[in-house]
Amino acid sequence: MCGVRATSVCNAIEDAHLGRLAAVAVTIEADPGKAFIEEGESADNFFNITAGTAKLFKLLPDGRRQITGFAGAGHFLGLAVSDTYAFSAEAVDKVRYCRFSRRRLRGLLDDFPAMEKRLLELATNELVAAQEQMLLLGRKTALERLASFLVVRSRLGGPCTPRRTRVTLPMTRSDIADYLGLTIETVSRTMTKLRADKLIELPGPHDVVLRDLANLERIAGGLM
Amino acid sequence: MCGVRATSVCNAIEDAHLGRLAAVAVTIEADPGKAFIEEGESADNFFNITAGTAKLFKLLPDGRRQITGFAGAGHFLGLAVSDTYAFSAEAVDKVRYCRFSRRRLRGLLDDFPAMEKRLLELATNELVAAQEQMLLLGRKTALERLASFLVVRSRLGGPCTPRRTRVTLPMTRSDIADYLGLTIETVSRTMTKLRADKLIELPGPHDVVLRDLANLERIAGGLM
DNA sequence: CGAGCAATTGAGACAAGTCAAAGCTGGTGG
DNA sequence: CCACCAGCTTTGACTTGTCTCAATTGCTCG
Repeated sequence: MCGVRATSVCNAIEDAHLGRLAAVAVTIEADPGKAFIEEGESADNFFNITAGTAKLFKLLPDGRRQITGFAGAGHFLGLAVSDTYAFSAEAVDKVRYCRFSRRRLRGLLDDFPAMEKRLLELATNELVAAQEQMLLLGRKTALERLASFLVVRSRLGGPCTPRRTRVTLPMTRSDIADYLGLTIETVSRTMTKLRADKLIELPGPHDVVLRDLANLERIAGGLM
Repeated sequence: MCGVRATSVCNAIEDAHLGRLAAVAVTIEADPGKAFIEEGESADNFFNITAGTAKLFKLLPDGRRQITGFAGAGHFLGLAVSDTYAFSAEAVDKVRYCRFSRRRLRGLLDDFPAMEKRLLELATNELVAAQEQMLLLGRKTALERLASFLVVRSRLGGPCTPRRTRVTLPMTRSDIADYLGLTIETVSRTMTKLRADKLIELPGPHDVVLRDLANLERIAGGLM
């Protein structure tokens, strides 16, 4: 039950009705930096990431940015109650995704309640992650935020897969900062501190080796 | 379409199948301070608030608390993917709520896909609110956070009802602080500043009169 | 090899936190 | 009926974690 396909929207119907899904889906590639959802625009499409990583974010008028999440393979974007998107999305690295017409998807949902069920499950998952992120943003220190981020990254691919001690961060320091509610400089300094404390190694800006996962998890949980 | 019943879980089935829902629901009253969901405990029940206000929160081991939301009449609690709750809930004032067995609700959902649809809509709404709160916690100043809080409170009861210029805050300063990622003292000082700037009046600690909603909204949106 | 961007490091500033002391207020019992 | 207590809120003085501004280093790719 673990792995990318288990968390995919398509999963619930792919098995039974692959054909009808394929008929309304368009596969698209987006290069790094390419924006494919703009906050406030008409929410006509659903998206399902199949490769790469996208960042989801909201902006304030003066340019302050909060990244609300990173969406990897299997992630699903575009749930919206109102008829406009509540956030923007941009490719971090090379991203491949399926695009569905929202109108047509509605028809599919009526025919296949199982897919509705799956969507609810996904939304619930997102909600739990969002609450965890609120705890991080509202109450954790810079050190705890970065440790949390690295620990979560080490568990990508589901709670069942073994944790990776080598983590790849496709995003920039600026993205990490905007995700953790910090500045670039604080992210950089905190990375350096974690390295000085022998908790991680930094072979390059986009690679982190977690040398002491147990202590990183302690810090992430708020036990300095 | 606006009002409490429109955002209630029950709504989708009440009209058609009120009987079966009532059969599995238990109505309960909780006094202020009473905890009725504990993070980490077995998620056996769903809850639907029908009166009063509850606070939902997560704790760190050292006692730091993040309130992830306030749930008023019509709100729905207990969505969980895993079999344990991801947050705790406690009554702010006198709360009345319906409790459903999760196991039995599952049966209802299978029979009434419309209810599943309604739940997805609710979860999506929550998700949008959660993203907005992440922006607040990660990127807004104390003044912007409090202004945002007051503006949202003035719109309780849905986007369709006229905004109230008199807002009642059933929760304490400590609750507001833990919701906005601030301290009690900062909340208090910021309230005082808003009053000094003639944006609000404070007849009592639990009542606020919004004297200049337009400017409060400007501040809330990040335009200091 | 150098231009351009990302990341790191440093020094000083400031928003919000901490610690401490009054004020207020609502409920209770003498 | 009112004084007192306990808890909440406000205000004040000081500290600090993180931000801002600025300079330097390192990497990637024409």
